[in-house]
Amino acid sequence: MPELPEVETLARDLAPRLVGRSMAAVQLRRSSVLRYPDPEAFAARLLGRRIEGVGRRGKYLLHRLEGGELLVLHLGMSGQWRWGLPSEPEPTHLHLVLDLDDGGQLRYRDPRRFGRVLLGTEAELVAARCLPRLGPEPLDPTFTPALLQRRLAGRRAPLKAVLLDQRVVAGIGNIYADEACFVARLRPDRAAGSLGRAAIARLHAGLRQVLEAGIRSRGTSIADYRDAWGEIGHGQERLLVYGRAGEPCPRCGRPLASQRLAGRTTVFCRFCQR
DNA sequence: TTAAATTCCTGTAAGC
DNA sequence: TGCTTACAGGAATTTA
Repeated sequence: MPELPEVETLARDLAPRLVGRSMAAVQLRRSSVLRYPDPEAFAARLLGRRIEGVGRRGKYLLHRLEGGELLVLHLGMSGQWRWGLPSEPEPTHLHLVLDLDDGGQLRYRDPRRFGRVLLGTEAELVAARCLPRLGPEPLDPTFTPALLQRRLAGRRAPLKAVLLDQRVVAGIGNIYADEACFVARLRPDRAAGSLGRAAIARLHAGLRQVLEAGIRSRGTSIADYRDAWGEIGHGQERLLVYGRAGEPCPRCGRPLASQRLAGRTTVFCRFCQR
């Protein structure tokens, strides 16, 4: 499940390989992964265009192109964006292939097809309702405990549900939400707006801690996530609660509980998280 | 405005 | 062994 650390790893790995390269050929195998614009305009606008930068916003991977347009990928649950050579065997569920001017190739593979591809200026994509108004970046220096407090103020939905809302904070998914709540010793089912100053400070620190650890681990590979070279990340070796329902709590040793919140499986400790 | 439910997809694993 | 069923989940969309 590509969340902020997984997409950040992709962006950092791909930037030195892609910056300065241009698009030599475009093969859209399954047009439904392209959400904007239509396939003809997509190929016409992409062909020959040079990549000036690779970055990330929330869970979106951004390729900045000459002329100010962005090639945007959201990997959904099972999307993979891999660099390789055209001679390598093709995987199943291959939806988009981009040949580069140095002989390299970018391949978008996505078995479950929850991912999406976009091309356009940021303003154009927002106007077309293809890019939502994302909340602040949790690793940005401007993301302070005071800002987090403002984002959660007045919210009566469960903390977990609000953390997953990309308009509140960008980039957090099910794995890192559970991990952050555990590190911050906060029950994921308490009302998001009920957190006091100390709890906010713990949540702010917890979010940063688990996201930075995720990046250092080169992402978390539960099922489908792979980096740009096809390698797995190692964050799953360090998970404290995600996927560990029934196992002993790493802090108090009592069994971890599982509950469905905001439509997602949520694992936490009933005793250490308040 | 907010919150909850529904929908899209397919690989995997559990159950019979 | 082979079939059916439940489950995994990000976010757009719909409903309340």
